[in-house]
Amino acid sequence: MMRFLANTVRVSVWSETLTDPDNVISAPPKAKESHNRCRKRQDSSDLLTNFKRKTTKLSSDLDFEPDNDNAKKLKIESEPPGHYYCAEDDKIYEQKLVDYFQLGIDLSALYKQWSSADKHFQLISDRFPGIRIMRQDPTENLFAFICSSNNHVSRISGMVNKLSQNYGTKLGTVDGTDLYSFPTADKLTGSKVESHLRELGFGYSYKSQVYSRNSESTSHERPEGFLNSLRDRPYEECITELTKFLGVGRKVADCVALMSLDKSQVVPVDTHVLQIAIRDYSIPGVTKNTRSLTPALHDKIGKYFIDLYGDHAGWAHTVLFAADLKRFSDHKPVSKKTPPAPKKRQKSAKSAK
DNA sequence: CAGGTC
DNA sequence: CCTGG
Repeated sequence: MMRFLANTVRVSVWSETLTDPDNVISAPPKAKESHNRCRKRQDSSDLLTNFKRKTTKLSSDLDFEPDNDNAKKLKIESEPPGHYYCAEDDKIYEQKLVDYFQLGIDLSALYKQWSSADKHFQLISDRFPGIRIMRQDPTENLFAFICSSNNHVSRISGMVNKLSQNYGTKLGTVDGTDLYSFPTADKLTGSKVESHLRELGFGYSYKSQVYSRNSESTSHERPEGFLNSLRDRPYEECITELTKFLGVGRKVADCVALMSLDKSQVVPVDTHVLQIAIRDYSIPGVTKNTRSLTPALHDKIGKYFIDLYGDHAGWAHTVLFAADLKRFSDHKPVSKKTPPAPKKRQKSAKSAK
């Protein structure tokens, strides 16, 4: 959940927002071209400013009237060739942000609902407001989550970045950092990929293979846009299809279903969630002595939270999850302006596995 | 050994 | 079973 936030907000919003077939944006003009900025291009710092402006504006609007229908209908399409984001595109731009951050979902109403259903949620919710599931690209999310098993956040981020830098498309440069899109599956096909990934530190006999094999099967054995089409299919079918990929089990499939396939009720159960369940909830059969997370237990815990929270249970679960991360252990209510924490470097919480 | 998938 | 800390 949280683990891809920094990277995905930057990269996904960008890649969805602009197309740069001629790499125009990667060479930002130093001189301000105040004229003509909408015709052909806009330099990347302008884009970033716009992005920040929009994001700020949108996030201050979090309590606006929900408009679920509208948000559902929004489509993410790439800009037509030769077309670049400009001021006149504000509406389109905003729609994409609304879609990506799912601003059609009235989060504060959900928080109220979850709070009245669950005392423990009520206790922590004040300190963790505004946590929402982003609507991430299914392919990117799936491949990124495959990295997540047996891994901690910093390494996962590293792998995702390497994938993007080596096989993605350059989107622009911000503050001296080059940004790349996450590669589409077809970019990762070919005989050299596996050994190259090995060199990049993706692990030896297994994981590199997983990548190249999955890329092959995604781009050759499945219809175009297959993963995206799962958004319109029921949950069970999503899980069936996702677990056909190498290295994808129930947990990764659940995460992709929740964060990319609009299955907002799904509660991905990992040991972390198990610990939360043991410590803060009383579920029959889930105690301190619980050893392994059997499929049956998996179901039981997932269903417990769905019963508790309703059709956006997965969203609520993310709040619990975030509240439990060590890196937020010093988190204070946002209402009271607490001075910045004395922490030096964020030692990536290894919890998210 | 802890976390995941096979 | 496989993987990295």
